[in-house]
Amino acid sequence: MGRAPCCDKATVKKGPWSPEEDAMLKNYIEEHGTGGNWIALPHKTGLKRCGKSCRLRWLNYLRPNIKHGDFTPEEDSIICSLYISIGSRWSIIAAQLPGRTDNDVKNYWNTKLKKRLLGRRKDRDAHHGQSAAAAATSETSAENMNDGGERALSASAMERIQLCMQLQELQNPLGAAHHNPLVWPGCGRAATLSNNSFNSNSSTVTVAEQAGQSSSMNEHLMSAQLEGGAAMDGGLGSPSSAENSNVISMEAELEELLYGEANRSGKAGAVDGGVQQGDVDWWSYDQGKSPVGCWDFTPETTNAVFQDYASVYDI
DNA sequence: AACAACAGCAACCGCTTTATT
DNA sequence: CAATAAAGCGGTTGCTGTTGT
Repeated sequence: MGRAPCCDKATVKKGPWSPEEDAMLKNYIEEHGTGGNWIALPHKTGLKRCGKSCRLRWLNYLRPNIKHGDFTPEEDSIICSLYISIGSRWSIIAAQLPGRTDNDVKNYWNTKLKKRLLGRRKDRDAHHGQSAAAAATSETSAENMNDGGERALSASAMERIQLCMQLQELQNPLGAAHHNPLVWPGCGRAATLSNNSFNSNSSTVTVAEQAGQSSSMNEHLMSAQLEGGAAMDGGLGSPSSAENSNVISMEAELEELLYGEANRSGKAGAVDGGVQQGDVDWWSYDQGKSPVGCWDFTPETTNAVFQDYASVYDI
């Protein structure tokens, strides 16, 4: 059965909003609220707009305390880290950034951050043959998955893999990305892949609930990290200091990718300083809780985890 | 100065999820 | 429990301003 359109497209106005329309919508909502029914709102306000359009305009532009542009290094870091950890769940990412909308974050990522990160990789590959070769190997392995006729990785998943491999390269040119828990959300369950317990639907609910219930930003971020495939299993014990430093150093690498080598020492201001460790150490370890269940991920399980990854991200 | 290419952003589209009947 | 409606969300499009040639 088809679904009835939300509005009469023939009579509904489309395109950019005029200041008059903005004022009508803003005044009405400030006076009466949304009434819990966006579809009916255009009739109440006299706007010749689709209810969805009204909702979007309000949420992304007219709502009080909306911030536009001028993303801070701290916000950059949070966006990148969360993207790597949980993918393109813009509403969740935006929820960690007061005043930012999912649309804003999404646009910012697509137009700036992604290019800044992946662009640097290309630059570096162009200058460092070895690194480029390593990158090519990494990418080829992913492409081979496609050629294998199984399932193609989504662009989002590929970007995340690329970014994590990029970080991995910086950290350990000879190392393998399969040791990176951020790349493989399911690696915490690598030993029980057959169960494939990491379900994207349920996990969405989980993180949404956690984000809604957590009282602090750190908790929100930690929840996101947990959702991203970290240790839900519990009882995994505290990480070693080496593991801890490994993850922490990745923060530094991310900063380097974002702001360049010259600012790497200044990164201390961005993460160690501007955003305190306690603010963003959700992708590090938190008070003895291990968000990463398996750092001992072996190459033998790469393919299985690839499939796990694919299933997680609905590829 | 004119044009093309590019970047940034607002808005739309359509699918999924949630709530209601 | 099923059907339906509405809200939420992410991907994509298209317009506008900027930069390069």
